[in-house]
Formats: sequence, structure tokens, C-alpha cells
Amino acid sequence: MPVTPAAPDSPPAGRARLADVAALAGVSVGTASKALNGAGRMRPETRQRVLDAVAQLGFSPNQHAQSLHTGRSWTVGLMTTDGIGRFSTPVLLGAEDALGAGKISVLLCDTRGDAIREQHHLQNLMDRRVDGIIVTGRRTDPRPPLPGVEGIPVVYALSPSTNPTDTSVVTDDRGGARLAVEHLVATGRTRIAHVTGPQHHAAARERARHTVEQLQAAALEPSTGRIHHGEWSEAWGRRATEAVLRTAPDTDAFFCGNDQIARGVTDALRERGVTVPDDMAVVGYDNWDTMALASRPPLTTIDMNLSEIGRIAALELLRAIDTEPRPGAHTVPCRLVVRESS
Amino acid sequence: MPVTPAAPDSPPAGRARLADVAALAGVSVGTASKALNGAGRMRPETRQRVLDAVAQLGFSPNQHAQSLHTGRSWTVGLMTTDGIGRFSTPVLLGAEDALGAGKISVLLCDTRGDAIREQHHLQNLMDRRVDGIIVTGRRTDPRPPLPGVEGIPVVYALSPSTNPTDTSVVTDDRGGARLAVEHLVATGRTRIAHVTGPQHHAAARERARHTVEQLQAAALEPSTGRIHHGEWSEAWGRRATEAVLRTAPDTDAFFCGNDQIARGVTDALRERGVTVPDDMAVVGYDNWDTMALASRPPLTTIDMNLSEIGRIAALELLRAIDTEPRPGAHTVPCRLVVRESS
DNA sequence: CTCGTCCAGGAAAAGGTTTGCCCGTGACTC
DNA sequence: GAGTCACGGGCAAACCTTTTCCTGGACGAG
Repeated sequence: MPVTPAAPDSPPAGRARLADVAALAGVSVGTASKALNGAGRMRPETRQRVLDAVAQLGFSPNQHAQSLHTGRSWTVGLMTTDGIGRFSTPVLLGAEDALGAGKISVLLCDTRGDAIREQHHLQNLMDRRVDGIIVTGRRTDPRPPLPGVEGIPVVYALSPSTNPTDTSVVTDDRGGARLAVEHLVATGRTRIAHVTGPQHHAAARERARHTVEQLQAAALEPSTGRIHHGEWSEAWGRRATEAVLRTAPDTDAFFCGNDQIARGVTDALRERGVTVPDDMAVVGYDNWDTMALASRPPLTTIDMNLSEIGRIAALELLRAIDTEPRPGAHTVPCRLVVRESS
Repeated sequence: MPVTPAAPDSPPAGRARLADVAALAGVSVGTASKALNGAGRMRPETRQRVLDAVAQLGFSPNQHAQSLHTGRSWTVGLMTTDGIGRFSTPVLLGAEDALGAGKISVLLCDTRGDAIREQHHLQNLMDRRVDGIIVTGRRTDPRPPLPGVEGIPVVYALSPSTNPTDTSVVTDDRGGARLAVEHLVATGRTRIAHVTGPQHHAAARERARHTVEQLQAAALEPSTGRIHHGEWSEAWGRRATEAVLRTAPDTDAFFCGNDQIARGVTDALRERGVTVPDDMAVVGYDNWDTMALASRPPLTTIDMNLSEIGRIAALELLRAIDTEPRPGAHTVPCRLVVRESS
């Protein structure tokens, strides 16, 4: 006695396949596909029958089958060079948002700054045939390009590639310094000190350089005659305050390389009885809310528009995928956020 | 004249396929596959020939084809309920790390707290046939379970599901309160105040409740006779300090619901000339380095081991995928980090 | 009435891998 | 010497969708 075969039209076991939809609509699989994708010509009534079947079965296409066929995975890799920190998070979210609008998902890869891990993740992304890769880091220093990614578009966000023919989206340190200095000058400050992070950080170096430039453009110079490099910490902000006031007691403004330093400065000033903003203006950098808002008074600061950097990186990547990459560094302007410290 | 066909064994255009490997090794595609996966029996020498061909061509299998066939995508979705913040980041990294070890990649979905967006992401994850989903939020309050995820394992991290038959991995508020109170009592404090966040946050409520319990276990009660609920901010910490010292001047320790409040307390104490830890001990919660270390003095605090929560959530998810889910809430113990404020 | 045109929809290949099943050969046993 | 067994390896189906090419029928024009 032969084994009884399953009923030919038994209810599909797991998720509905396109074949189930086609069967229900009484058309062939190919026609069902065309109905869904809008391609091919067919009677509106037929298309509607397919769409009804889709709705009834709760069908949605198997992306693996789609990707296998089309070669596109509708996925991009997001490699974070060095943990996911305060800086990379908004970048990441901006990118995710922009890509999500285009039906593209984000594969997260954290390298923890480890080259081995980076290579491993990269291989994984290639195996998954991602459509592109966004590389971001927690610092703005340039980084060596990803090795061995021929044929797949890459965009560097926040930390540009050292290769100028790669596409990078970076912050506008020059514009940030200009916004801060122009704001201070416009509000009547002339004896401006600059306290910032370690010299081996590009962010500190660049901002310092452009700060001096901007001061010169206003026929000014740093109140202490030099840049105060140190750490990105409140403690350094406090120490630097003492140093600055000892050297140049007539200083009337601090422009700080980040909000932590700025907060240290305001604390030190308050403890010395210097009132902000009346006796002294303080401007920070980063617009890191937990620092800028908790500071007393809340800090005027420069916002790098990090999520915009992520968004633009995503858009550049989409362009590179669909048409042509636009090589070079694309800068995203900063924004001055005025609060009560200036 | 007929068009010249491409040479039958022309160098493969894009990436090598298994067929190319098989051809080079002089075996069939099926055999090549078996050689790679260790399955099937074959002469070691044949297997080696295949492996050599793989190395020579730099072959790695097309994951879409694999997934299409096996139904497994080696991908899990990570849905963050409410942005990616201070709390979800370590959870996320812990999960990514644990999953990466198992060749599984993480698809990032940020819902921004929007139910529509959540549904949209969820559909996307289902279409991609993810093997499982981790849901995390930025608060510890329970959240309603993900709708319509029948047949796919879900683990909730940090914010448990309101459905007790779901698998959740949560922080141990009770243990955290116990660690803090026992530490304070062990160092001779008896007049302990508790200042924390808003009552409508589970984290504040739970920690407060267990703090009172633990004090009672030591035959103590809050120095002010009550819990001080407010905001999770430094400003509230400063205000609360005044209130506590007015009500109960003999208070000798503050246990705070988070590090921001604790930092506000230390600031207020210093400004009143109360020295920490000699006159007053202060213990925070979260071990948020930018707060705990920048505080003066650095804070003794409770670390929730967030990345461990992420790691365990990932392991529970792997278990649910491979074998059986373990329903219920799994708590991850906290850790006391002693610094100079106690 | 016949031929040509156009249109709706079907058939089938392709995309790359896994895996169950089968077969041929060489060796071993009785 | 014949039958059996085990081992190495090939064949082909299956996973699901897209897309190109093709066919049959209907309709219009001459």
C-alpha cells in the first residue's frame, strides 16, 4: 500500500511562500511576482487578486531568496572603530535613520580598536554581501582605510580615511572655531583663552589652530599668548583656569575644546568668585547635554551635528551604491548653541 | 559568424563560487561542500585538495544561499526601545560580543520609542528571517511584549517583558541596594538618607523599597524618615542635600539613586564645607564613569554590570534558538565599586 | 476571411549551497 | 571464486524569488 501523499493544497506549514499566494490567486508564480513588483503588464483585476491573496496569507518575500537572486542584500555594515561611545552613538543613529528610510538595515560591528577583530568583521560583512560599509570612530583623527574592500562602497564618518580618494564625512573644526570666536567677539570679549585636549588629538590641534586664525582675523591673540593643551577632563579645566588667570588676569573669556573642560572651568571660576557670564564668558564644544546642561551656568557650546554627519554619510553611501561615489572629505557645519555661560 | 562563447573555465568574474572551487579541486560541487562542512566521508587527500582550492581562490560561501537553504540567517535583531543611550549601549555591546563569538551578526533597529516604527522594524526582521530578537530599553520599567513574533525567540534585556513567560534579563535592584547599605553600615554609618529619582520610575521605586528593607534588616531607618524622590539630576541632588540636612542634621551618609544625584550631593556638601568622606559618606548608582570619576571625590557606586546583562541576554537567546527557551526573569548581580566618597 | 499585432500570463532558468540518496569500485570473507 | 560490505564521491532536488522569453488568444485592419 503506497504512502498517502500530503494533500496537494495542504495549508502551508510555516510562512507563506509566493507559490502559496500564486495558488490562492489562481495565477503562476511569475505573475504573482510581477504583480507585487509593479513590473509586467496585467489586468488590474488580476493584480488585485494577487494583492488580496498576499494580504490574506500575510505574505512577505523571503529576503534571502531575493538577495540571492539580485545580489543586493539591502544591508550595510556599520563598523565602529573604538567602542560605541558618546560620539559614535549619534552618528550611528543618524545613519540608521537615513538608511531605514530606504529599506536598508544596519549590521553592527564593533571592533574595539582591534585590527584582528576588524578583519574578522570585515570578512563577515563581505560574506553577507553587504551593499556598503560605513566606518566610524570615536575620534576625529584620520584612520587608515579598510584593507581589502575592493568593489564595495565604503564611507568614513567622523574619522576620515587617510586616503583622500575615499569618501569621508567629517566635522567642520574650522567652522566650529569660527562660530565660537565670532560669538565671543560679537559679545564684546577681547581677551580670550583657549583650553583644550592633548596635542596628539586632531580635534584639539585643529580647533586650536583655527581658533588662533580666527582671533588673528579679529586682530586678537590668545589672552595668555598660547594654547593650553591638556586632557579632555574637568580636572584639567580646573587646573588650566588657575594657570590662565595667573598668567593673564585680564582674561574675559574661555573657549574650551570640549564641554568637560568647560565645566571644569566654570566650577573653578565659581569657586574663585568669578561670576559667569558677567565677569567671564565660557564656551564649550560638543554640546554634550549631560555636561552642558548640568554645568552652572549651562554652557554655550558648539554642536557638531553628529547625527547629521551620520545621516550624510548614509546618503553618500547610498549614492555610492546606486550611482557613483563622490570621493573626498565632505564637511558638515557646526551649530552654535547659546546658553547662559556667555 | 557565431558569437565566440566565453572560455568554459574562464576566471570567475566576481567572487569565487563553490563551483569554481570544485572545478579547481577536480571534484563535484556536492563533494566540495561536504569537504568544507566536515560532513560525509572522503579521502583526507581529497578534502585537502578542496581546502587548497578554497585558499587559492579566497572562497567563502554566499550566506544568502546558505540561509535560503537552511532557513537560518545567523543574524539576530537588536531592538532598542528608546534611542541608544547611556544604558543600552553597554547592553548592546555585551550582546554583540557574545553573539559575534558564535558567528552571529547583529541587526540594529532603533525604534525611538515609536510603536509604528517598532512594528515596521519588526516586520523587517521577520522578512530577513532573523534567528532571534533581543529587545532592550533605556529604562528598567517593564514593557509590553513584542506583538506578533510567534515562532521566533525573543529575549528582553534591561526592561523585562510584562509577560512572565517571556525570557527577560534584568538588573538586581535588590542586590544593589543591599551592597550599598551593607557597605555603609560596615563602615560605621547609621544615619543614612536615600535620595533618588521620580517615583514613576521602577528603578527609583525598587531601589528605594529595597533600601528601606535593608536598613530595617540592620535595625535602621532612613535618617529623614522617608525617601526623597525627585529627578535624576545633579540639581535635584543639590536641592535634596539642603532638605536632608535641614530635617536630619545628624545624617552621616547619602545613598543616591544614580551618580548624577550623588554628584550633585557631593557638590552641595563641599559648598557647605562638609567633607566627604570624613563627615559624610556618599554612594551613587550606575558607575557612570563620566559622573563617578569626575565627582569630587570620585564616587563609590553600584555597577549594574550592564554589558554582562547584554552578554547573558545573548546567551539566553542562543539557548532559546538552539534548544529550549528558559522563561522568566534572570537577574544579573550588581557590583560595588569603592572609591573615595565612602 | 485572413493576417498581423498586441496583450495577459505562463514556463523555465538562474542565483549558490546543502544534503539525502545512490552507484561504482576495491577489498575482504567464506 | 563469488558474494558482501564499506568507502569515496557524484547526482539532483530543494530552498524561494526574479526575470526573460515565449505562447495562445483576442481583436483590429485590410
